Amino acid sequence: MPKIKPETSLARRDQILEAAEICFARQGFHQTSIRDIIRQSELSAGCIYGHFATKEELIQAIGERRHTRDAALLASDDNTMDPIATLRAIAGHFLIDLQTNDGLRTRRVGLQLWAEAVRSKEVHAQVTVGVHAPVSAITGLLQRGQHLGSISGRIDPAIIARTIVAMFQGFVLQRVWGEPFEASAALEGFEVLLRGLEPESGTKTPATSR
Amino acid sequence: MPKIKPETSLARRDQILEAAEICFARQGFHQTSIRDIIRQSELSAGCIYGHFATKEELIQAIGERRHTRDAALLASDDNTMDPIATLRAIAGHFLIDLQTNDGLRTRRVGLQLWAEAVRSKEVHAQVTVGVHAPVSAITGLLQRGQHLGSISGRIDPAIIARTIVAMFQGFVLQRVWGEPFEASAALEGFEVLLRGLEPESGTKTPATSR
Amino acid sequence: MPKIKPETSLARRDQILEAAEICFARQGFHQTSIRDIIRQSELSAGCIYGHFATKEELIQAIGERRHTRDAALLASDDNTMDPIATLRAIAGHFLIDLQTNDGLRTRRVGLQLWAEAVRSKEVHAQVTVGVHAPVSAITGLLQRGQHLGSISGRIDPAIIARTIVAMFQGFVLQRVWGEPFEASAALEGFEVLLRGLEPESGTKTPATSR
Amino acid sequence: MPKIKPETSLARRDQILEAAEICFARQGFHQTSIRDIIRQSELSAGCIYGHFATKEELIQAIGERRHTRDAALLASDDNTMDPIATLRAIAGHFLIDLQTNDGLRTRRVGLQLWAEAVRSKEVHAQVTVGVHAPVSAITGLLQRGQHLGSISGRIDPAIIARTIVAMFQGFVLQRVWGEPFEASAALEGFEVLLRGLEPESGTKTPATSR
DNA sequence: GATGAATGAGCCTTCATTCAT
DNA sequence: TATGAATGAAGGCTCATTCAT
Repeated sequence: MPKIKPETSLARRDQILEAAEICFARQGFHQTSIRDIIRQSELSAGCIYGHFATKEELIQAIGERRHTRDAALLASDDNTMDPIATLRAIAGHFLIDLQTNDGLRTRRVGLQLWAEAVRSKEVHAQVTVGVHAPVSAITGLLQRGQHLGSISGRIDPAIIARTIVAMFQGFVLQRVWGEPFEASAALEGFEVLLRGLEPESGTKTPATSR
Repeated sequence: MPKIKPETSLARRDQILEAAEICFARQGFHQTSIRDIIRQSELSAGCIYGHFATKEELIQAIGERRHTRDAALLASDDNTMDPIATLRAIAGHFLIDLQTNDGLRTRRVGLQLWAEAVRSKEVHAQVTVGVHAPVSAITGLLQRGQHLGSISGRIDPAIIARTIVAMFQGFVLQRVWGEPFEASAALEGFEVLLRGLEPESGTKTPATSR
Repeated sequence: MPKIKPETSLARRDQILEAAEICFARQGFHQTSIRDIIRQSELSAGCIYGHFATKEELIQAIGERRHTRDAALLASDDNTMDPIATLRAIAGHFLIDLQTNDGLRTRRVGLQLWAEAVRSKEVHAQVTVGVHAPVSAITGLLQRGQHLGSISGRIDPAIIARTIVAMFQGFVLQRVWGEPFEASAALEGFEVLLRGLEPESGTKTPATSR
Repeated sequence: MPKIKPETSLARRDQILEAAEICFARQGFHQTSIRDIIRQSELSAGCIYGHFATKEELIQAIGERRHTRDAALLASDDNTMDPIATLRAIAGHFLIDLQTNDGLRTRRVGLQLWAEAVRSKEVHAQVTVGVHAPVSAITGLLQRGQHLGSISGRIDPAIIARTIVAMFQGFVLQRVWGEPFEASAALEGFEVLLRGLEPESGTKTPATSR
């Protein structure tokens, strides 16, 4: 509950969140003190507490910021393209974003949120949404692929969607740790999974059989 | 420099680590106070600090504990089995372990370590080892599979190994968050990836081509 | 790096130092806890640590305070007076100050600093300055006395200056312990030493100006 | 109250005190932990506490040790020598002792006791005795000197005795701090004071006047 | 007697948060 | 609204002391 009217100064809020994100990415939530954020934002304690009631609220606001970014990445699906191609496109955008400084920083904070989800109900809810959104988007794509016959009818779309999300979560982890795992390599790995989704060789028209 | 001779009472060290792990799994490292661990272990501050110089050292000891567990899981490979079967076996053991309370607790702490790796050089080193060990084990299996002709010669074993590890890291995350993602479902996802590794249909004897 | 701008509220700094000095005089540095100082100053821990980074720094600040007092005492020398008279004046001021509650308290803390000098390089440096300042001031007076012929040319001014300082350090000790050694008695003792400085009886020449 | 019969093992007590003195000389009482003494003595906590009930008691035992040393130094007076010569002898012994490592160490601890006297009634009593003993010894010598006519009858022996003690206390301080103040210089300073004690030139038989 | 692991009160210090200006 | 000095609960850690072996 900010003590200040929200519309008054979204810019100020953003300035604070930007500073907070930088600090959180560097040191994690609990090793970042409000003073660190004060220093980074070049604002005062009172000012920050005018916009965010507690540190916890600041963490949650950071979590919400992430949704925006992720939603944008998923928006590549225009429902007219080939589902597999769409998957490839989403994966590509995601991995390219992960190469940028900004994207990496966001994921770094994301990892902190992942860990925090164990403790905080609110953050847990955010993380849950952060998983469900891509899972259902991908589930939809896979189902469409099955209908079109470009994806094997044998697989369970929901399960594979979760599997794909899991895979990319792992990519994020390794990237955040600075492991030598480039976007191209990750895509190569993803391709293998896609290959596993292909319809059975003998059945040329799988969609019809269903 | 422990105040207490290192050989004395490994049992006490374990008692402390056990208590610490319970607390860390529940609240994360930085939200767990030494007093929490004191309460959980039913020991005193002085006793704990006789065995571990700092809280940081306690965190690192927890990290090393994990290695033992993980090493045991990877030990399923006896070099005589079919590589694919071995991969399935390892995956199975891993996912079964993840169903147990103990295994889940360990992974919960593992997630804290993953987040901590961003901040602490020592923890980062541990996490790195924790990734490299399975990656190289799996890389070896895949290479053997390629030689035997049961795995496509086209894939890069190192990359696929990383991809597999990434996938299971994601499984861990979702499981730790309490997502409805059962072992059987995860295995199903893994099978799809395995299918993607199969040799090309036309080429019946891929190993010869190498 | 004070958390609080250095120029802000020197009064607050003084309030803290005043409280600290009272506590230190009563119990010594290491038997005085920060809580004691908090109670005495009627401030909070955070406030104190906003002005002094550590307890050690507080001790050093107390040490510097002493210099001011001592420098004022030495300032009695206006270079025109008879050196011996000046010495008497300085001694008198010093001993009178030692009779006041304030002066006694300062010397009590001074004794703590003397003991601390063995351990702390910084305090040692302060104490060293605290000795050298009066030693060189007195050395100068003695040299002037020798030039004027009121002091024997046989004595080594530097050595006698140190001896005089030693004597007054001893006076401080005894006074601080509550020994029955009044200012007048101390002055009497000092007079004996001064008498020992007189030029040799036979040599009337240098003293003729007197 | 040692839990162990005192006669059983004075050697053990001494071993502990020796270690304690080394530590105290180095770091002062309150910066020396029992663990430091344990390490230095190569004994165990239980053993030390078998011989000394508290750390405080250890400090007091150290204080008593000093008396022995000081008493030995004062014992130079055999009542037959010339008082002035005796004073010179005592001063000489004292200053020579202060040049030895052992003597310096003892004085270093002595300084800690001087500071401690402000806080502890028991230590204060010890220090008081430590002042009174030489003061009365010297007072006696001075009186004898006055009787013999080698010392001015005008001076108050008690006051001068205190003054002499003060002077040497100051010498100790400067020596303990590592000031460049050699024994010979200190003796030179002392000689000036002695000169101040000489009977008035005109009055050849001052003792009779009293 | 000696050992040394265990105890727990207490220490110094930090930091989220408040509030007068 | 913004500032930043002040608050005080809580945190990590130490250390004098005890006691079962």
